[in-house]
Amino acid sequence: MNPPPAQPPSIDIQSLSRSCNQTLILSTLASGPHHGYQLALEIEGRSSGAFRFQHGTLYPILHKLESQGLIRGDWLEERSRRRRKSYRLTAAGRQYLKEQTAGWRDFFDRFFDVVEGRSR
Amino acid sequence: MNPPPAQPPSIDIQSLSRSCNQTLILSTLASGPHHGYQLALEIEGRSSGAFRFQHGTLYPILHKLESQGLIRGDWLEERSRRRRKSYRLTAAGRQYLKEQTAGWRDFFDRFFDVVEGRSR
DNA sequence: TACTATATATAGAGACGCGATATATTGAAA
DNA sequence: TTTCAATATATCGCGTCTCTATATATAGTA
Repeated sequence: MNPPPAQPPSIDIQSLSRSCNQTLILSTLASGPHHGYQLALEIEGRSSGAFRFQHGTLYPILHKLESQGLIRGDWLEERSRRRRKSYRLTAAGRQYLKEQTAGWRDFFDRFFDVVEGRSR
Repeated sequence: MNPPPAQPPSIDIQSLSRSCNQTLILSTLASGPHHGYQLALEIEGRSSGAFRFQHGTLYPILHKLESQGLIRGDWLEERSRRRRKSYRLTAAGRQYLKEQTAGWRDFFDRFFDVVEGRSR
């Protein structure tokens, strides 16, 4: 009999921070288009200040998500307003968000199994 | 009336990976002394292979935890055996583990509040 | 006029996990 | 007897990522 195959980690520990940031952003975009600055405010508000995005963190992530085709940004042209870029989820982004969310659920289950000794 | 003070994040997103690894190790040591190699095997087994420690990850973390006084390592001298270093939790480590575990619970709650839109 | 909030962008610094590599012993298989 | 795998610890360098700081620009308010 073969041993059960080892389960690959649902979320790569190496990229926990990146995945966390991406998932927070994508899930906020799931409720409708936002521009960058607005995303940071919304996430901060929704988490009662627990999750805060520095600008140097936020914009590179948005650029990367866009280059990966997970979100799409369009410049809004409004007079008497600083130009803003409105981001929205693509179909691929919506699918990716779904997978990431499931991955985080799985990660937490396994994590607390180990930490709280439920698997002993 | 003042707005409620923004809650600082329970677990720093920047150091999610580090905190995750530390907490997995400390919680395993809470059940008794282990040496490094044994820790990796135990955590891998307890998580059905989800959490795996590469050597280049494990040993630097152990050294750091020891230098911070959260764990203490003692060389075991046994003839006819490769030398092993047995680690155990210090009182400070036990306290730190408690805080980290609570922090992760809190992080988990807030994270899914945002991701699943419970705070909207 | 000056400051704050809005709004986006990037360069540089520091931290950290991982793969590769090194060293050493023991026991089992060929 | 030789070779291989498992046990056991350690470190270097690479790539990646977040943060701080800085730059730029506009609108509204004190």
